[in-house]
Amino acid sequence: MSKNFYITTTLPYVNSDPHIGFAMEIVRADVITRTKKLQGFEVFFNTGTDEHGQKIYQKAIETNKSPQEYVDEWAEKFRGLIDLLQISKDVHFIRTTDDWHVRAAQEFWKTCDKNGFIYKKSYQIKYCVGCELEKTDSELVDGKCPIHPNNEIELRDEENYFFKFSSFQKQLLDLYEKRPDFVVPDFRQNEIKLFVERGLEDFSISRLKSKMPWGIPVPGDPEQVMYVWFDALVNYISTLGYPQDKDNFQKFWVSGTPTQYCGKDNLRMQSAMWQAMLLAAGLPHSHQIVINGFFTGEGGLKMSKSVGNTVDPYEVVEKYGAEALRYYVCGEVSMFEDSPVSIDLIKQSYNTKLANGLGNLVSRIMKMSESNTPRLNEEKIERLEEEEIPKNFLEYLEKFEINKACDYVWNKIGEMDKFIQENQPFKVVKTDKEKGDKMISDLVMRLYSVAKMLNPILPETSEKIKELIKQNKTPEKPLFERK
RNA sequence: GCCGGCGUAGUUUAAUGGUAAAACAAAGGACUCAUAAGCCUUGGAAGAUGGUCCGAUUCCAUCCGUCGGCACCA
Repeated sequence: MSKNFYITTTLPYVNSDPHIGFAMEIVRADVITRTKKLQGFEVFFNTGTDEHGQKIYQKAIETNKSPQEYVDEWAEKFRGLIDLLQISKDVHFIRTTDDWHVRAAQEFWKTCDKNGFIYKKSYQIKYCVGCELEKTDSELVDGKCPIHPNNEIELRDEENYFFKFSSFQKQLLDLYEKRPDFVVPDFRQNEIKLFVERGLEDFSISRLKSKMPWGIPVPGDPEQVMYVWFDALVNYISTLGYPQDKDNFQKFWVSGTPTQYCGKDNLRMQSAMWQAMLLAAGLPHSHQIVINGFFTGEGGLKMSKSVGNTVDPYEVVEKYGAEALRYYVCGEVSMFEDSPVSIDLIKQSYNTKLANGLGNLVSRIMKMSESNTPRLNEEKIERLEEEEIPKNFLEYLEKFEINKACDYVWNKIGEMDKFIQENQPFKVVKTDKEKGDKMISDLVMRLYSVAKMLNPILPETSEKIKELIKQNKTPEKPLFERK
């Protein structure tokens, strides 16, 4: 079995602040990353920022910045999430404006072109003069721009390059057939399958450079730049050094079961368009696409700034810490369905699960151990360290059911609380020292095993607990102060 | 409009053709190692109407409600 693993988030488009939905995505991908590392895999974990396009170009102009200055600032904001959310330090952060990526996108294009899947044709673009932006049907209300309803939408003829998406219907359906768990969860796979069955249309993959200067030049045509797809999606392989670094590509894309996390709005792009593009370039398809649900505001309402029910990850971390956020997005909500989030719900989860549950248990066990029982010797610690992580726990993570993995751990926590209540080792140790010590050190060992399972989910706390056990000390301050 | 999902305790979810499970929230109790935490006990649920069946929350039909997909939207 190959011991390499590749995982990526989508790249957020840098036209607004990082929001809780993306925090969820990157944290969950990080949990899977850390799990694979625990299992001995060499992991390539990718994230980054998507920085080209008309909307960004225009925002830059509005704020009197060059597009490059504008995206540089935003890229740093998003990069800040890595530290903020305790994401693995070795995550690869790719920007679609990186030289390397630009060249990779062009090479990828050339390969697809050489293979006969790119052609040029005339295309009608819907354009709002008020916005000075191209509009899509889904953006229009009654055929008009909702921001400028008094202006008629102009239809402009443009020669654009197209990708022969239609050629891949059968191959995509074969892929879904062959791999029933290609898209997780299954109802999303069904959704994309039905979409592909209805028939595929070729899609446009370039724009006139004169109108949209902020993009990757189309190879061999100085008048055109790439439009979204052949730019943004290629990051998943350009980050690996494609096409030059063949070893790395082989190691992580070809034999690293490439796994892509994304939100449900990305289903089509990841599991159909991108797969067809890979096939067109003669490259292997992804291994698995994991589709997260969305967060909704309290009461199931869509989050929006005007309603005032958005949740700012920076605020959450400031108030309750990164691990409260990590726990909430992993253990407290559904993995695949939409779930509510609010600062209040996070607080509640912090108090019950982290402060009263985990934190309190650590205090009560370590207090008993510190004042009664000798510390575990190094040999014992080593044996605990080598002990296998429970199969059930890992199986949940294998299926990306991180919430069930969390439940598994918190069940252990509950069992230990119950054990202490029923067997009262704190009393036993006073009357029967030997028996009491045995009970207490058993508890400490069980706690160690919990700490090990917490490693992917709450990396910092996991380490803290192990350290306390090694020193046989009760925490000086509660691990999670009740709030 | 077409297609699909969903509707279970106050809330979020689970399992199941034959006693409906859990978490959080609520009420009461005994304890004290612990962060007034934890433990025990209690109350509380199947959208509606029909059908199949000895028996339906589960299968079927209809209705109501709700969510999503129906392409160029990072």
